[in-house]
Amino acid sequence: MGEIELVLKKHQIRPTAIRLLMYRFLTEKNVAVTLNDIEAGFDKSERTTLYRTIKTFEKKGLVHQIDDGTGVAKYALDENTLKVGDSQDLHLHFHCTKCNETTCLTDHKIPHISLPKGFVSKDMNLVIKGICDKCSNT
Amino acid sequence: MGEIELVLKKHQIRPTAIRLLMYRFLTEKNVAVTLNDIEAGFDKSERTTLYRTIKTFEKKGLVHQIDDGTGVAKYALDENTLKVGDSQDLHLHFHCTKCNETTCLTDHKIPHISLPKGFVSKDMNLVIKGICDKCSNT
DNA sequence: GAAAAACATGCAACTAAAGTGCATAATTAA
DNA sequence: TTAATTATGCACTTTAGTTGCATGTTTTTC
Ligand SMILES: [Mn+2]
Ligand SMILES: [Mn+2]
Ligand SMILES: [Zn+2]
Ligand SMILES: [Zn+2]
Repeated sequence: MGEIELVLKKHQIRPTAIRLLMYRFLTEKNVAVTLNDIEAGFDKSERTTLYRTIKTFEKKGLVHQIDDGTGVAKYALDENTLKVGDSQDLHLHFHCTKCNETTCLTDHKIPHISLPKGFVSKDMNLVIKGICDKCSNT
Repeated sequence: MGEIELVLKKHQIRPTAIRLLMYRFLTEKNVAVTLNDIEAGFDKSERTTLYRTIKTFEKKGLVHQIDDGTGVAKYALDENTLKVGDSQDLHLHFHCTKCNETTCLTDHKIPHISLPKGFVSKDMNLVIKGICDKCSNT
């Protein structure tokens, strides 16, 4: 049994063909991908199935959705897909306005923010927009 | 000439009837509003015109768009609509997952974030999700 | 003040992404 | 092996955002 298969099983995801392929696809990318990216990465592809697959991954804690402000949802593998349970990273995301790529800066956690009285924080999303390393080194 | 009329003119926006109404509508709200909210706030309303109006306001630096992760754009008046010129606030936004309201926390600026080498920051968006003061005091 | 130019509005139509319903296929449980 | 569950494929719907174009209104020019 392959390693990917084990990862999926650990997350209670039945390792079907498409799921194995999508997981591999995600590991090969080091930036967040849209559903369109995923769709383009497969010859034989059924949009709905890919959609439901990535949503399954999300629900089971294998990937996290990123809203970088472009209006289309992006997805990236969680940092530690080997460990189960949400280890809520709350790292920040960088969106390059030149190449349109969005990167997980997993080493950069969102700093603590003090809120006005009565406000209770449950989750955070910090997106920094600018020029990425690849695009600035040209 | 009314005060609102002057504010619009200062921002190089021709003070038409709808624009005056929308500006007043925005000042009366203390939370960010969607285009649907705006539309619902007017008896006689043409969605496209309201859309173009809010976009004009945005372009002219009267309102800023907020992406709180719900998938629908929200808008709120800039802090100092009396001053012209983008005084890029970069304050944080709070989205209440209970009442779905999004609030500008204009006093809470986004802290400085250090980025990896090569990454250049141009803009930031920090949204905190949780329970707002109104919803937690019940 | 009349004509021309610029800008605003209303209506229809389009786009893109997200999501649902349902039939069929495949897998797992009984 | 049968029944139950889950996955997949296809069509279709929903919603937000956006554009094209004709008409209305305001501003500029002469
Ligand atoms: Mn990430
Ligand atoms: Mn704001
Ligand atoms: Zn880039
Ligand atoms: Zn609330």
